[in-house]
Amino acid sequence: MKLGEGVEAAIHCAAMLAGVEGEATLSGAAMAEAFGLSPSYLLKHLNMLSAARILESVSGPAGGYRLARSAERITLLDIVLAVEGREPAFRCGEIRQRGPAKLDASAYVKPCGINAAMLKAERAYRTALAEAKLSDIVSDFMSDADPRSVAASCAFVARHQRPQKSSSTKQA
Amino acid sequence: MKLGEGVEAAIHCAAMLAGVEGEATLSGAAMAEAFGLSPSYLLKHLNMLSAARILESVSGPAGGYRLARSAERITLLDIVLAVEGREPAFRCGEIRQRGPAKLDASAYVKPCGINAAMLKAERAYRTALAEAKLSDIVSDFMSDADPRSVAASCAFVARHQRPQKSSSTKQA
DNA sequence: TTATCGTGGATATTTATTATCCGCAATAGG
DNA sequence: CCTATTGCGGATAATAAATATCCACGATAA
Repeated sequence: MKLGEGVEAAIHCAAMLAGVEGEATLSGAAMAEAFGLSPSYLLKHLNMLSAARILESVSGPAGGYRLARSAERITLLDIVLAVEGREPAFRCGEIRQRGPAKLDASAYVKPCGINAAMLKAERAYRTALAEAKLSDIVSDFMSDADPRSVAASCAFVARHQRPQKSSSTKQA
Repeated sequence: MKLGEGVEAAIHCAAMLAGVEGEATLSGAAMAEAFGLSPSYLLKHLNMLSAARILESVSGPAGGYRLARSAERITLLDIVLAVEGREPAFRCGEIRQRGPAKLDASAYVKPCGINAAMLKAERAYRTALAEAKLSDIVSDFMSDADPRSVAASCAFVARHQRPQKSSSTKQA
């Protein structure tokens, strides 16, 4: 059982995007630079997030990404499912009916108990992820992390965020 | 996030081994046949299970595998960890400190909040798996599954199990 | 002694992940 | 209108991991 590295990147990017002001955006290249990731591959994951309506993207110069809704309404589950896909980790191959002494298909209408137990555990996992809001991640970071790290992160966002033309909110 | 197919095979084999009498064993080849799996690869997984002391193995003719302890003291978590390894699915690459504006290492002594949230969810997953005993899987199968399937499964075990020479328990 | 079985290593084969590149549409600014 | 920048999508390569097979070996029951 393994999660792709893209999940870590996606969550960090989403958390960083939670710090941009109003309708401003951050370009994918800027975020790739911030985390030392390959830009072209990070774009793939950011694209997944916008396909899942977690991020919004703006084309053209001054374009980039921003959160599609408030950080309070984005959970880690949203992000993990968007990047890793929605299929469960355990996939029942129904090997119980692959032996040589096959029974009639009607003997296997009831779902496999092993599959049920595995999926139940996965539901617990997803429930825990669904309880972790992006806003919690951000506020915990703001209050608990090293002040230098917080300051550097805020400075990076302030330096790279790009205000939109028809935006009513302005930066200092 | 994906679990290998070996997990399904391992759990089904363990459940089947819960049905053997006393110190009798089932050969890996027999179980591979029962589930339509490649024998040589299934042996790898069974080997993992015996390395983890979940199964015991007996060499020689009349050899094979049996549970190393009662099915009540074997959980799905035991099996999943034995087959998939004990490392968590989410591995924090510390990308927060890989950007161009690196701070001193002392700014990153506090653990990453994202990592903490992901690991917390994984703990929920493992807790749920730890609550699923192999004996529950077996008894649910016995009571809920199609009677033809139960009968076929018991018949298979009865036909292939091999009593050990110095065993005090005998089969009918 | 022989045939059967598990163990461990070496090694293909297949599949998934990671990463890069290029043409395209969108768009802000001149 | 023109150009430069950005995200999007597809094609493709490089890398890693899971899956599968084979063989030599030690153990052991008959």
